[in-house]
Amino acid sequence: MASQYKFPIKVVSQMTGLSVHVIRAWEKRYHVVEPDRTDTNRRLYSEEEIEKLRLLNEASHLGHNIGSLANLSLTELKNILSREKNKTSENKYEPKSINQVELVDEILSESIETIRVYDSKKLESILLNASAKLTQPVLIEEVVIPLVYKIGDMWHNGEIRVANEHLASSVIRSFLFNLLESYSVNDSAPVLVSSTPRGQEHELGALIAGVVAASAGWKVIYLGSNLPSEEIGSVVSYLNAKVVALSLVYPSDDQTLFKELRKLKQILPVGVSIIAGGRATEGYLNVLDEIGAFVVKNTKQLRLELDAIRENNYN
Amino acid sequence: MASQYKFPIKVVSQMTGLSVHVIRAWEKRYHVVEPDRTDTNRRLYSEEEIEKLRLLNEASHLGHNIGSLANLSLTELKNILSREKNKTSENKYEPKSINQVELVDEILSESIETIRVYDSKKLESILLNASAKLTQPVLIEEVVIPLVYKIGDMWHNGEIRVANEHLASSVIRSFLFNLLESYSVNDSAPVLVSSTPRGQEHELGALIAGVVAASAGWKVIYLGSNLPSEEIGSVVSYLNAKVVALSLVYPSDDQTLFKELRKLKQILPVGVSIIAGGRATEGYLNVLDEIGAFVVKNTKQLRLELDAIRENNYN
DNA sequence: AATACTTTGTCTAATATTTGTCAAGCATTT
DNA sequence: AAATGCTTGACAAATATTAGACAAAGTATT
Repeated sequence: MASQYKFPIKVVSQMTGLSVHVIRAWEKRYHVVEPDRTDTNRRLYSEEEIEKLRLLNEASHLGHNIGSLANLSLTELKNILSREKNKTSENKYEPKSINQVELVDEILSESIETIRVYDSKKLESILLNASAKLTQPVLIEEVVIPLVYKIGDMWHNGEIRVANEHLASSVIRSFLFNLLESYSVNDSAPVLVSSTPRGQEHELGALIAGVVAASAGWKVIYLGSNLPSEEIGSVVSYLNAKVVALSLVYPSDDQTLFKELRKLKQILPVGVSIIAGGRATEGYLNVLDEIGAFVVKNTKQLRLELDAIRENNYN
Repeated sequence: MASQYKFPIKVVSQMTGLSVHVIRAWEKRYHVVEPDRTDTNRRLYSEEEIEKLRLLNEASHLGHNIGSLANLSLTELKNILSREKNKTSENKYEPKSINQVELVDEILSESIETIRVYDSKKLESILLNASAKLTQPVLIEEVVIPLVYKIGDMWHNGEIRVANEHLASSVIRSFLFNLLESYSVNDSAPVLVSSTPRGQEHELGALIAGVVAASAGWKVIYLGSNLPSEEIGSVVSYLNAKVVALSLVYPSDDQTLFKELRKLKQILPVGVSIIAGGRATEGYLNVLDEIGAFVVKNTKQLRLELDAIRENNYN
């Protein structure tokens, strides 16, 4: 039933994340795959070959050397990879090269220009392009978060209109959601519920937290914004989640949120951690402390907190 | 009853984003489509042929060789495209039914079950699969809209929780947004601004309108929900838009919306049409009539209205 | 610890194929 | 008369092909 359509090298490059040069080099040197050819000698890859290339890329990123992986079968490759995945992700902080700093600046200023002229498609492609060129921590911490802040500031200062902000938020939200859904999870992964408590409308923070958690190997349930505590509690119990991630952005002095947070603590099963982040956390430090929530200032802290919680849960 | 009207090449060019030269070249070289001709040898394209051209454009942008795509069927094309988006092939959903009516029923009930257990990935894959198997009007009118209504009803009746509804809305919103962005249009295509007026929080209707408009060859600017009239007006002027599409869902008796709509009419340049749709339009029929808005009850009416407006604008 | 060897990603040059674009000349529509 | 559409043929830009070169990083040997 599967159509026998085969894919050209450019598409394979995009699907696997390998450059066309590398794909050809691997073929020449190790015969990792031997794609069919058209009558005019163009390469045509089957889905199986693409899958193999994707796995090889993943494996080589994990430190294996290509030469020895080259003639393994698909299933052998999968076995090796699933073994590695269960290890807790070691976060290696990659120093940003000069080159990357420039790249990030360019991405940011280009994004702003694009938002000004309401070109959502271009903004999307800028972000997609960025996610291909940058590592995930850099993408989130140096591009997405600064962009969101910048848009918020410009909106406050009247440098852009509400309409610009709305359009940009839609695109970024969709981009982050797609990113979140693109992580594949292990069935044994611990569950994290990400949301915004009642009264908090800005959902991008919760999405960012979700993406970070997913990349750290958590199974993320994203519930959007403005969710009452009973709802969060219900989902946590139903799915036996270990962590609730809350994003607080605006307002930072909502009296009902105090109640809401206390109620959440009351409802949650013991042993479930609460992690809070976002611009407005400062306004609620007392309550957050009272309910034993971890307050994180950036995604690196979030990541560390998640790793720590996971460690504890396995002992 | 699908409109049997066939389109001349220039309109097809706008709707697909392909230049007329390319359309003719593809026909000559690869016989991608063989449109009917008038008595005087002018090309006339059917909706299906336009859809094929649109998909071919998308695929070729992704790096596929147009030559090798040429003689694939519509469904094969959709499969190839959805495969590239559906990178993780893990919990890929495969429907059992072949019959279309059964298929739609199955999709709906499967979706509801999936929402109940908070499996957003599976819901996404169900929707992606549906978009590959169904034509766009059927997908929207028979799957997406009924699903949204059903979720709303179940929420009101207490059959599902707010959390279920939130999760489902996030997924559907993202799905529709991606669908919307997948349409590419010619620069000469007329512009439509889609949004929800101030006080209206539900954005799915505006997204659906956007998707329908995009498929009818409009360049769609999607601005999300809850947007003041001045903002809408500003964007319309800036981009020289021809139509504003508004979705009204809840509440249906908001006094401030009356003012808001009148203000919108005042601000908009003459010649700009307003089209309104959604559950709550009934509550505002008087004002909508007063400001000369077209009220549409379903996506088919929306499409007809858009075609009519486009026709008029060319005279 | 210095040296040489191996592995591997990146790049170039020369060639071939694919594909978008355009012009010329004529026909039809408005 | 102006705009739109048709066909044919030509051209150039983009993309793919090969072989080979090179440098950075890792490994082994002395």
